[in-house]
Amino acid sequence: MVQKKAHADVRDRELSRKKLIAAVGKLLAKKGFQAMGVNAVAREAGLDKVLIYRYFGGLPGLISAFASEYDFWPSVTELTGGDKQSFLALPVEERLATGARNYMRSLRSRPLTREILSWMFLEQTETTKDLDAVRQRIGQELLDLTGIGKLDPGVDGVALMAIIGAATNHLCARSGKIRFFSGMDLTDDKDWQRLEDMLVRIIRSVVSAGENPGG
Amino acid sequence: MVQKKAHADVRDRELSRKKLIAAVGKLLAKKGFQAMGVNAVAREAGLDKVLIYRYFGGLPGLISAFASEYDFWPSVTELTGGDKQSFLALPVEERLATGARNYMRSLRSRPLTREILSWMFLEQTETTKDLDAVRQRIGQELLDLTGIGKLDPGVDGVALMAIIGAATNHLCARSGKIRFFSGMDLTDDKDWQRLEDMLVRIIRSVVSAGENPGG
DNA sequence: TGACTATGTCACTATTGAGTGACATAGTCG
DNA sequence: CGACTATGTCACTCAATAGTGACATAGTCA
Repeated sequence: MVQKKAHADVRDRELSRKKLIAAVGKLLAKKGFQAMGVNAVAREAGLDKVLIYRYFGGLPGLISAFASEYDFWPSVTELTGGDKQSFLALPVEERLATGARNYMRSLRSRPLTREILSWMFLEQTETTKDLDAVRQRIGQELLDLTGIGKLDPGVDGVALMAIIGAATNHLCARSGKIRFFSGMDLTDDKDWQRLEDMLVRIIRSVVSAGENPGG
Repeated sequence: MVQKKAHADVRDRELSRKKLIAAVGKLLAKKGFQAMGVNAVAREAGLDKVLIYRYFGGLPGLISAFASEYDFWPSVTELTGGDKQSFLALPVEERLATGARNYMRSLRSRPLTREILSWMFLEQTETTKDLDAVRQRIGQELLDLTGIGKLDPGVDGVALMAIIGAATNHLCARSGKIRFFSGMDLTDDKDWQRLEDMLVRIIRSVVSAGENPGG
């Protein structure tokens, strides 16, 4: 007996919309962004692809809807560790370190975000542009909270955090594809701990070296 | 008058092989790895796609041939700055800093390598695996030359260089796709200088902090 | 020159993709 | 119940892809 798409018993626009949006997530998790297409999504949702055009105007619209519903990026709250008061009580370099550490942990726990991240390396579409704008905004918000501007002027805090963020993105994105990177086992939590420790150490060293340039 | 693929006047297997290999590079530069396919490559080469199967066994074989011919990765010589003697005369942290700086510069000057790098984020194929193995080998060779093992045992040099390498890869790979990353303008040489300075500073700070843990 | 093979082209199949128009029916309102 | 619309399915077009078999001819050697 062949598995066949039967006529639906019920007709519910909202339900179908939700099914399609969910299908994007499922497909992303199963096959990555590369397999994304109207045919594949419709198949995954068990619905007809025409609905993608009717309800979302096409695949980009559907993906946008998915993006605005899924919590791709860690929130500022997540990055500060939840308790804003005690976060703000920390010295600047410890705020940066906390943010960096939490960003890495958050990204590690978000496989779909990592998939999107990988995709953004390759293609710049309206969708990835939107997603990236959100990421940039959150990053800016975090940097403002850390008071990075109050660092010693001899320390280029923006460049420092760009490097930290880039490294984290790269390591997390690749962790789904390869095992070893530059001597680190990206499947091993112990090695991730080492990377995390090093991120923190880098921030502390650079900032304190800026404060005491004489050594 | 329609531009049409005419029968070739000469028949030269080696020349055709070279044309096909060159076409891979051209296509990569023009459209990226995503557009890679037998049809596209053959069109670019002005030859028939059958030859790809006959001479290379298929697209992966052709790409391998391309990979082994093109100098994707900076050589160790390039990373050490050419003069091995004076490189080895430097203190360990300066060797690391030099290697990191030269790696960033080399990657910035290799658009095709950046394209491949982006692609490797997304897909793990035999080809990308081969290329990555070479990268890992060169990286290891460089690390051996720097004598990273002779760092203060309190400093996790492998983790440090993994982060530096990851950041460089990410920033260079994305520089072809987006303009701004985390407050840095990836089209502006001045900002690249800031990033380079920060890489060097990170290495110096972390290493010297390891040597003088008391501050 | 004639015969053979390597080289290159063409034509075809089969699959997959995006996108559209026609149709069927569930749900709803009178 | 009858009519209308929203919802969903189907059937198609058009383009592009990977791969293969048949054919044409340039180059070469006897």
